[in-house]
Amino acid sequence: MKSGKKSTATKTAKGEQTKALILNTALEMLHERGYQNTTMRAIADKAGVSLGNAYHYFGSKDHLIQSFYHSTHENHLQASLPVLRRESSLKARLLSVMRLKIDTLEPYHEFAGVLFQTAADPHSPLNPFAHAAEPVRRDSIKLFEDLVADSKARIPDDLRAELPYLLWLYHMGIILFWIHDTSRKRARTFRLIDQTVDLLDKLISLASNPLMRPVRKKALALVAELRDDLTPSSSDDDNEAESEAQ
Amino acid sequence: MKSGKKSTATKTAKGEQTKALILNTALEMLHERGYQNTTMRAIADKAGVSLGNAYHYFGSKDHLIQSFYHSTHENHLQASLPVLRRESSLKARLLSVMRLKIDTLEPYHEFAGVLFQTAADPHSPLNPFAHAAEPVRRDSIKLFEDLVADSKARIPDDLRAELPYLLWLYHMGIILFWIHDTSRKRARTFRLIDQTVDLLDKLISLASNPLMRPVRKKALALVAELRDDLTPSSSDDDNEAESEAQ
DNA sequence: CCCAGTTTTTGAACTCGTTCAAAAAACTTC
DNA sequence: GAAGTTTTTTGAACGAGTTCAAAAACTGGG
Repeated sequence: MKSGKKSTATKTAKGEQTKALILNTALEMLHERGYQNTTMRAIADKAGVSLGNAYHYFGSKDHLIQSFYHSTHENHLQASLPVLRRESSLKARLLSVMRLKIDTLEPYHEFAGVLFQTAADPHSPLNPFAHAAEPVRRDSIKLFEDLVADSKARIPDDLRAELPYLLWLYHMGIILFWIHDTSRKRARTFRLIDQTVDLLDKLISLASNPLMRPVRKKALALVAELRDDLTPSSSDDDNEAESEAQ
Repeated sequence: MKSGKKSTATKTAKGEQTKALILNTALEMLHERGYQNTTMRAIADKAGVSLGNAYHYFGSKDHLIQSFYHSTHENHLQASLPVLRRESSLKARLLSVMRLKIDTLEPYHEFAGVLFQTAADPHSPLNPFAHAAEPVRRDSIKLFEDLVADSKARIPDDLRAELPYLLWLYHMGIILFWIHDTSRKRARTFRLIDQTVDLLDKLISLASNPLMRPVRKKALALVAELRDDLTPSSSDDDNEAESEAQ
């Protein structure tokens, strides 16, 4: 279930082509048959390459899945841009962006659970806190930076600086809820979004109150420290994934 | 990786004995060799039974692992009781209980990541929100109920009612951090506990302020709803784990 | 004590992720 | 265009979780 090597870079046009073929086949199968039935063998078969060849380009099934992150984020981003251009209040922006996120992920609800399952392992390249996912995570947080940046709202600088990260965490929490949500049309998730966005908006106002400054400072210092701990900025992960294996 | 059937009930004294033997062997090996190296085959070998026999009593490796929850919770509870008897302030109680939790889990840090990995899957019997884990979760929350109940602190009833659940969630978050914590002696986790407990204490005071009543009410109503959604109270889980398989 | 029914136990098989040595194809350099 | 090197591709194997039919052990009633 774990991986040793990362996706091998292609050195040839032919290689590039094969890699893309495998990737597309995989994404297609994931969408059509879910995670369990999308075996590496099935992907290789359908793509018309050998099993070993798939592993040549993608060091593990996890690596193959990682492209899913990128793909859905890209979709979400494209869907969000018009909203960010149109809306100006933080609350309206956040509400729309969150709803669009769920819309984007909906086709993959079936296997999202498994995705987040492997994502919870600190050694997994899919872990959103780990190095391997850094580019995607960075992109993902960037969206919330944009969301906060252009919004007209009186927010203290210290809070404004951490807010994108906090909102990103919040959005991860919503996704976690969504995974467990079996209600029709994810009504509960959307309701949760409505409620929490309203609450967050109120809380941000509250936290912006000068009287709250000491508590806010303390809380933000903690958040900043946590963020640094959880998301180290360089090198040595992913290559030594096997601390206890073998 | 997933399971179909649950642990089979034993019908005989002999069966009971065999089941216990397998379980103890498994726990021992988990402690000594970590998760990866504790294969079902290795357990069966060491216990002197056949592989199929192990599967007769434990429908899957996950089921076998579930006993881990119970075991460590029991240890944590025993370690916490004296503290709850001794300390009276909410802050001191929470601080001690959280530190003891980490102490209790420490021997299993190596494989805790994998544990929480499978736990994140909504279909996994290890998922702390799922039915299968209900007894253990209930016990676990009960500890926080005791923690809150006897503490001398002026807390509004509505908040007091939800606080145990909120603290349980908080404690899950700390564990998640701890899993990712690679600092020496988990210094960062302990530091995080110190800081967050302090912060929580302040926040509880703040939230208890009459001025906060409207926001508090709204937030607590949300929490109550979430709790009900995430932790349904009966029936139909665990038996239909394979929504997409085959 | 024997027999039918249950429960326990076995062992072989299957699937799937992963690895690896070696063959095939592509590319470089002279 | 031939020799050598690198990249791509293959196919067979291994390890681990899981399943299952059937053998073995056990049980209670006649």
